[in-house]
Amino acid sequence: MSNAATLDIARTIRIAPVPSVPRAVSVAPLKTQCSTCHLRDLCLPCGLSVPDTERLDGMMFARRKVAAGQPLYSQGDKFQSIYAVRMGTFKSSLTLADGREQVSGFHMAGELMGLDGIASGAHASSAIALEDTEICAIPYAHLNELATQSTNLQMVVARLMSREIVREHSLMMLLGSMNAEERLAAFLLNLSRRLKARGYSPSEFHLRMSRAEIGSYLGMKLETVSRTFSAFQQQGLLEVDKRHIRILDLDGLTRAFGLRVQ
Amino acid sequence: MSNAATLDIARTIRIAPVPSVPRAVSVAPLKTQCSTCHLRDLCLPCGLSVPDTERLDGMMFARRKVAAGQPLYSQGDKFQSIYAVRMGTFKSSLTLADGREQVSGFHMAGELMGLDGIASGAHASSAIALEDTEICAIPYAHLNELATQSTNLQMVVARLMSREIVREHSLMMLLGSMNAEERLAAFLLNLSRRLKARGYSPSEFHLRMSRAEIGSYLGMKLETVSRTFSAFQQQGLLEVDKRHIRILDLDGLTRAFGLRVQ
DNA sequence: CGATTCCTTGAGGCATCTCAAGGCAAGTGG
DNA sequence: CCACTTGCCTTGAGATGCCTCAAGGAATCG
Repeated sequence: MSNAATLDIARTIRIAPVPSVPRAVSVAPLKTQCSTCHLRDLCLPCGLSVPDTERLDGMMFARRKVAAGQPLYSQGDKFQSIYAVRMGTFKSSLTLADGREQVSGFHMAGELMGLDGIASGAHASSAIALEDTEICAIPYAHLNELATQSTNLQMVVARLMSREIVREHSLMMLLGSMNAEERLAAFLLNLSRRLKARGYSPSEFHLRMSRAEIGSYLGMKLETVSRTFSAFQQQGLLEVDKRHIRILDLDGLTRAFGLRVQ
Repeated sequence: MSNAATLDIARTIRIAPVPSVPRAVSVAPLKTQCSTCHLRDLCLPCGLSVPDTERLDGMMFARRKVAAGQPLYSQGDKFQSIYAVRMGTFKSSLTLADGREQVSGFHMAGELMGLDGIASGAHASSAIALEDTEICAIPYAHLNELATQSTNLQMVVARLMSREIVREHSLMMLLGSMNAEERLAAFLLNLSRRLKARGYSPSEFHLRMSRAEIGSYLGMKLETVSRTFSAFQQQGLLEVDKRHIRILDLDGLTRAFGLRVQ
């Protein structure tokens, strides 16, 4: 496939080959069926009919545990599967040749990872567990076969990829035109919403990522993240104790976020 | 479709409904076949077999002209087609409720636009012609039908979407961890590479976008873009005359870009 | 020819970064 | 159990890169 039409600047931005670390991944014998999974309304089968979901069951996705700090896949690894988070939190990140890291996302239960690998057949980013986690591996070739049988499945996958594009749009907006307070507010509100969707408290939660990781994601230094947390606390918007966050004033936070709520 | 699992923060970041401007789009009667298109190796059919490409011919994509400054589609418009640039250059951009704009990409011949609309059925960004342009409209529903008949076509579309994700990754890298000179150098090198792929000079070209648009794309103010151009010129890397650019020292520019070439 | 748009350049300000020091909690080894 | 290390976070002080504001030039257009 000629790459002439590529839209990306990935080949302009040289990406460092990340040394492959031995995987601390258990070879779990467990398999999972989508139709009985408690995440089915958040995950791949979301929007699929019952028969289509049952068709997915045929794949019996392999489950794997990934220990905190370990990579699920690394930048440059051969792309074979996409992954759904079953439990825990991941970060995905890119590394430049000179070692600069950019966290490009945080992923929680029901969310898919690895879609960036389809383009070139190699993962364009690394996925690293921020706590002890469990994932479903979804072999891409196999998924494609199934998709030939079901237009709906095809469309669901397309929609998920498109959603990833939209998600990155928002992050670009954030990185391109917001100040530190707006960025952190956007981050917290987004986290809150996703936790709520998973049945957790939207107003009180534990951050799985360090200040440095938040900073990288939001395009600011860890000290600035820390100062901004302190500022929010002084403004009475949050209670912060290390990684434990309590949102006290959601409206205020939304205002700090800087966008008129239409 | 429940949106609970959505990865994006688009719904945290409220997007301004852009007022729909009357389209200055000619209702061209022209139709185009992929198999005879001079862009076929850059565009959708890239990587497809001859029979698959001929299958695309069945769609007879409608061609349309879009005049400079006019939108091809606007944020919030109903999503029905994706678009391939046939001629000219587009920018795509997002607008926040408070009016801040973020340019999220520039698109030239053979590149696809509108993939972000698949997720929600509405375009998540606007596409605006930077000069007089011509596009192929690719009705998405129709494309999906064809894809059920051809696994290859399915995979090509998936690959194009994935590539868009990767492209945005790089932009995030850029916005998150590069300084002004690195950003502009990355931008110019990327442009150069894409022009070269289209048979144009990689070292001398005319920018279709304003300093403000470049600035928005790169997350900096137009004055900073201008100053950085001047700095590059003083360093002997470029010759700049308004929008006419000549790259004098590609290696130097690559170094300014800040990344060891592996 | 004036109006407009776009670009360049300067001067000063400020948000964020850099560098540095110290606190706290958890882990480790004696 | 304590001393020490380590990782992570907070806070301060000073530096700086980019932004803001402002003025003026060049090209385009009606």
